[in-house]
Amino acid sequence: MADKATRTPRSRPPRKWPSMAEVAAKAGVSSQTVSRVANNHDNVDEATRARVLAAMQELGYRPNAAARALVTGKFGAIGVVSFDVGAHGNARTLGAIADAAREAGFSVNFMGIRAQTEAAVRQAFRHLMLQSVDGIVLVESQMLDTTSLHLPPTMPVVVADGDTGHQYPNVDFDQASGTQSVVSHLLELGHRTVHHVSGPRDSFAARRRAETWERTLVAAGAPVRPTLYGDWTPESGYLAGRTLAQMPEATAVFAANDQMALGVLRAMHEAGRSVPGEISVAGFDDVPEAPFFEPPLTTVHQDFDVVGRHCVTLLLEQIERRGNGPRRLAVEPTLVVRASTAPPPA
Amino acid sequence: MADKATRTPRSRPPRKWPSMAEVAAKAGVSSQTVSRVANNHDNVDEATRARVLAAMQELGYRPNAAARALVTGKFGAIGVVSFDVGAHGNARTLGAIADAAREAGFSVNFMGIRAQTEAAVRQAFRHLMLQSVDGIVLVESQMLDTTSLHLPPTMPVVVADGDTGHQYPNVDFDQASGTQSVVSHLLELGHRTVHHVSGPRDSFAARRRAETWERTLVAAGAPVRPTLYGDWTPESGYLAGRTLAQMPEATAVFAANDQMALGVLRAMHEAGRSVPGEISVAGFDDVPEAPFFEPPLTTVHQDFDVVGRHCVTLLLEQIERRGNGPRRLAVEPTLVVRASTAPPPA
DNA sequence: CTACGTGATGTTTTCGTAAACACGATGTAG
DNA sequence: CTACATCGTGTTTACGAAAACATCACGTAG
Repeated sequence: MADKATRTPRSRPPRKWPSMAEVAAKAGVSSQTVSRVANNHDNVDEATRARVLAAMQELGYRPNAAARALVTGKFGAIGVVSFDVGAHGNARTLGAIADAAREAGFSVNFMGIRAQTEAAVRQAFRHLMLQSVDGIVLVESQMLDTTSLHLPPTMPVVVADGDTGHQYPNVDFDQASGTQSVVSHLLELGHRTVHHVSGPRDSFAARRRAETWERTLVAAGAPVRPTLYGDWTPESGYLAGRTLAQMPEATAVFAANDQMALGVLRAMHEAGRSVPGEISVAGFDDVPEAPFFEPPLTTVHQDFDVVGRHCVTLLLEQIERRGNGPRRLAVEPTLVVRASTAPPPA
Repeated sequence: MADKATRTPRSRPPRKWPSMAEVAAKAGVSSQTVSRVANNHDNVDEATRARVLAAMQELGYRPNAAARALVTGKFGAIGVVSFDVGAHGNARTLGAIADAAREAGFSVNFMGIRAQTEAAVRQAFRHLMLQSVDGIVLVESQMLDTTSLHLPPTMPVVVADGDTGHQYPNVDFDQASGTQSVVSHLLELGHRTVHHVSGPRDSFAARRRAETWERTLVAAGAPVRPTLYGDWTPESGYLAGRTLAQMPEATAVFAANDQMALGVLRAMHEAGRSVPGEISVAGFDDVPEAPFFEPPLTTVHQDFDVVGRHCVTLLLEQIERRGNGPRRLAVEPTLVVRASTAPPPA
């Protein structure tokens, strides 16, 4: 590592911002008074405050976050560990978290992880703790073993859209409810059963959707066909779709997300099986593109903004030690019926 | 604001991490030696280093980033200001920036802006400077007036995918080259001209694409039809598509991004105009879904990962004051021909 | 044998801020 | 008219780490 090499030789003088002391000198007050003005304390004379503000303005003073954090022990930052921001849902969740955090006066320290491995998650956590955050939100990260993260018990954590087999507060969509609504919708249209293209086996959300799909079929007395597995990508949906296209008895498919549903649609087009005439296809997520697929996709709408904001709310509750709120929050998704589902062919 | 109220009453003792002094005491050395071990300096005896490391391990020592930043003047963090992470390209760029930053030992302070206004950008900058970062990457943020940002001249900035009318280093796709390749492709297929569905007028990338579209047509002696404006969303593309569907002479459409192209496709399907039989449609971006559209979309592939990494490279060059690298970096996009484009009907 | 370099370590100082505490001036209640 | 709160402000100190400087033990060249 060139770690030391890049750190040692540099000199600091060129970049220097005015400190409280300099502002204080210019305004003819003590630095403590400047501090009081900076933090909006009310026990400062209006005239004095004005003088200080003027001095700040003139010198272009900016409070030094490091010094403040050092003395207060708070950083005004939350960490977000997220898997694959390329995925629409994760990106939207991150955006919502960032918005909510900013409104609460917190900044967001983002850390993406490529591989869904425990080592990657742990490394991300370590990094965040080095960077010093007041709390951490974990987005769609299946933690294989929470205890091995070696988090200090005092670090507030909220888990979004992930495993619930842990001690931390959790925010997630009600996967069961959403899944049940699509599967029931298809059954009610008259389909004898519904095939499922699942997300990867190590995804908590994918497992929940697959479980609920099966349970709903069983409850309705419908036969359960073998699950096809994808990895959330359109490609994997396409491959599953090619398999399904060769099964004449398949009349309804529930894909675990919209991207895979798109792949299924493509496979059906290529195989000449009309959707929804011969076979119905439904997705999950309701990405912005879904209404414009061919045909427009029936899917389950998820409001990622709500999830993101809830995450911040729960996290701030922990940070500010008013740990009264609910530990688990389930956001209700809603079925959106479009043109890709219809009764089976007679 | 409950600002003061939430800050005043809290006591700090409960959450406390071991400091260097405690580690030093346990290891029987001075805190300076602990510092040397923590920073991997080489002038420490192996036995001593081992003792210190053991003590660190035992106490669960974590360096305090605030204290370090205070004394070094560096924060080990870069800020990213980005517009709408819901958009695929921005999200991907952010992800790449985060990866590259982490590899370089930097963390990423993310700040999303909702409104593409100068005030929003300025506020984001102010916030970031408060949070103290070593440099800033601005992603797809059209700064109306750079000078008004009141950035200290010493703050390193890199602009990605945005306006170039400013003093900062810039990383972007070669919009002209990409656009020219699609438009030429369509003309070479025999289309008399190409219609354009542009992105919003205040987007730099959209303007560049529109300009190049027009220039390419003019250079080829093709007539220039009025531009239709969208806002990057599939909806806006759909609306433009409905207009185009009613123009029998329109045989080729170039949409400024894939989402709008999808909207155009949808409009064509609804109007019963076959793609590419009667009308060809091309996009820009090559989102992962594009190969699975109906029909698979001809588009321009952009490698956002490369852009993100370049951003970090250029930024670190500035931060480390080796300002030798290129000030403008253009990443070459590549035309991807799929099934949505074909020669015009005879 | 001494002077001096070198490597390992300790001591002191500094960074910018906010809390704790101190202080004088003014107001007010008994 | 004194005792005592209150308000505005200054002084001191602590936060944790790292740089600058100091020290000490050794080894070696002159």
